[in-house]
Amino acid sequence: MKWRIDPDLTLPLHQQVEKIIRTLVEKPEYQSGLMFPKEVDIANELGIARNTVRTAIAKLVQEGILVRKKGVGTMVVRKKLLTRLDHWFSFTKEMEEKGRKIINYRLEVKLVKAPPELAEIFHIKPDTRVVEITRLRGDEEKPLLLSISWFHPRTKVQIEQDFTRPLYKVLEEENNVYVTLSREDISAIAATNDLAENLQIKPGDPILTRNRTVYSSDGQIVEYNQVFYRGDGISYSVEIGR
Amino acid sequence: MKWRIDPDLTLPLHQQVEKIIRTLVEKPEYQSGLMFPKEVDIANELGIARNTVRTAIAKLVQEGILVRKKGVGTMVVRKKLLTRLDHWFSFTKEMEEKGRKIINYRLEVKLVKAPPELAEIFHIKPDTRVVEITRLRGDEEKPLLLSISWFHPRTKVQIEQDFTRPLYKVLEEENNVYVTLSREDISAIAATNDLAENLQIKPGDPILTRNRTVYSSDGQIVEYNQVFYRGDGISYSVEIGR
DNA sequence: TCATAAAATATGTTTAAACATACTGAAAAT
DNA sequence: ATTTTCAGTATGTTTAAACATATTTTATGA
Repeated sequence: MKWRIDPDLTLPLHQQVEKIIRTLVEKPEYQSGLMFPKEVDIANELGIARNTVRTAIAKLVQEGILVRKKGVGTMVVRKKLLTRLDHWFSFTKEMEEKGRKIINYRLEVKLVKAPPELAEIFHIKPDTRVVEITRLRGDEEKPLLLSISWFHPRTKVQIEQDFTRPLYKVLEEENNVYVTLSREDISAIAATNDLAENLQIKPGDPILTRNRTVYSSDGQIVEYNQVFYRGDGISYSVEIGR
Repeated sequence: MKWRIDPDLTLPLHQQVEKIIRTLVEKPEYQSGLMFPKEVDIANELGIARNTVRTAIAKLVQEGILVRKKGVGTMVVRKKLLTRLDHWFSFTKEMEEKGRKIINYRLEVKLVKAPPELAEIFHIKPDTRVVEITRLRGDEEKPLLLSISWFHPRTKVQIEQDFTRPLYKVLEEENNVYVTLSREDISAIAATNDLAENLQIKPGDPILTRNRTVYSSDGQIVEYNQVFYRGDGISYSVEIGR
């Protein structure tokens, strides 16, 4: 084979192996059911311990990308199952996949005093200033969602930053924040006057709301996000692994 | 301390440790921020290798129950954050946590011919007979949700089975089906006459619907489930890891 | 031929040990 | 008083090796 590990690199071996496997997995052979190389072989090939390969594989198994069976071997889970995984954080991507053009009807970034409920969620003192982003987005025809985000002061998000790019990329590249987990609360409500006006529907029409708390890799709260979807315009897809 | 491992038990050590930690984690001391025992101590205490303890802890970290920091230690993630983890498959559990008693207003199990849309989802011939379960559930006051499930013929679900128990347990224990992944589609709609009657609301009232396709560990479709939640009565929570 | 037993396979479990690295806090130097 | 240095602490990384167990394949015997 052709992959190698780089002993000089600071990145831990098992993470390098993880990366290698992630690209390997994409190969069509494996997508169509070919048995994945056995861990002993991979270890020998790369000249590292079997155990190290195991930790890498374990991670991928955890993510549902690989499946293993004692005495049999390792297989790649069919790609179909994996679509949309990894996409939950990007509305833009989701819409683009459906072939719809996204229009930002409004994008507002401002510094506001945290209301009590938000302060409680963020574990900060009320009236602490936080960055608030309001987005009204949709397709050519009509607005589809109203989104309001607040960022924890810890993230050091600034109002000058460019929020037209995908949010998680901005956070990673500019703020060194790595988003890993989101906890969400979804419910259906009737549109208030304010919401109805924004989303160009009638008051009382069904609206899908999603309250999302986003956590970084170290378990700390990054963002609190509230979205109101037009009930007719969109359906929200999630994918959950046990 | 007082916990022990049982060397005779067939259960692997690290799984036993995992169990021990799971109960440990519940202790109020740890809920309120006390540092978790260090892995070396746990290993010594139980008389097993540090590595074994590590694999157990790693699992819990993965689940977001523990957080570790190099040079510092291990901490339990605040309980509040954990509610509902792992519970997406059990409505009963979710409600019980809120201290509400669940009432089954209706439970219907019957064999029906698969309508075309379902046949398409299941990749089976239309009119193939499938088991359909209809549930109308709620609390003492009112029905909160109407759920309709269909099971793929492959699962060999029989109408005689006891569906009053948690569904995923029935599938595991009686049908040898291990549910691992679900793909969901959530949207808000206005209640139809039929739905309004069932859920005791007015036609046009907001309803949260969820279409869920449930997959087993080998990636095959197990169940297709449609749920209609009263918009006022409930909010639906999910948790998504990247 | 067919069922059964044995061997080969591949992952799963567990231990032990050495070294790396991030963080904390105390001691030393400025 | 403040910064710098250094030792201590707890987790992170990696290796090596032995044995366990589930599965498949091969060989064996009725």
